[in-house]
Amino acid sequence: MLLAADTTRLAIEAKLFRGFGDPSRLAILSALCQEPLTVGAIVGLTGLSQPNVSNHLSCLRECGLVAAEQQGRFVTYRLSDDRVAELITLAEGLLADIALGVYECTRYRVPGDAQTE
Amino acid sequence: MLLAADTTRLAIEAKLFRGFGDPSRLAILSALCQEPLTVGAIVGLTGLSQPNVSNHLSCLRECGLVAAEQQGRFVTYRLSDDRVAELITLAEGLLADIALGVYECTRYRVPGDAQTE
DNA sequence: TCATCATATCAGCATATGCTGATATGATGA
DNA sequence: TCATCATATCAGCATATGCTGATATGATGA
Repeated sequence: MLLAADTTRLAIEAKLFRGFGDPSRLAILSALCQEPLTVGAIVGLTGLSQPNVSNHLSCLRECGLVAAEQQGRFVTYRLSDDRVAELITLAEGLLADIALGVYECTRYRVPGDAQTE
Repeated sequence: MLLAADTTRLAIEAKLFRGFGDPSRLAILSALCQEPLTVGAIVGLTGLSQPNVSNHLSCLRECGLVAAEQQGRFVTYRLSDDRVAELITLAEGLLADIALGVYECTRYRVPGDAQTE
């Protein structure tokens, strides 16, 4: 059995991964891999609504994945650590090799359809 | 704006991250970082219910994060790629430095409580 | 052949999550 | 001081997700 301490650690680490585990948030993080950006710039790049972007940014900032800096009326966000970009790069490499499997996950699964494998 | 191809790629990659983004699944993956395990062994190690473990394993297998091998009545699961373990290790390192932030995320947020920061 | 065992699957549920439209906040320049 | 602009926050909703208890599946040894 796992110790309680491990359970807590795993819960926190899962939360960290979940920061990356949404298409909108991952789009934001990917954009920030290039350069720091204002909220407006992220809205423009991703095509997400402004409240949606702000919500995700709050979430990402609380989890420590991004950092914010206010500059006048603008707020510029950047990745808080190089390892955030590294995680994305590593996942992309992994994905390249197992892409077929994940792609299958994205298909609609008709119940009774033996399309698996 | 993001191209449609990027949107698809991000959606698939987010799905990959989501495989890690649940405490139960991460506990399973962490256990498999040590050695391949049968479903029963995973149930014993994690304390999760057997149906729950089987469900998560199906999910992880579909996404290509783990591979299964039937041996008699037993099914042994293992990580499908070394990078799965690498991602977990990298995230743990990152977590060590931003732990405070993520920890804050785990607290109950009383509405109106200005506990942030 | 049949009881047993390991695993997979299922329906149903409670809860978490992501989004939208509306609005609040707070900084700026006139 | 006030209109404007960038961003944050909010309520409400539709949907996704994770779990449980029950049951199905399929392999094994007697």
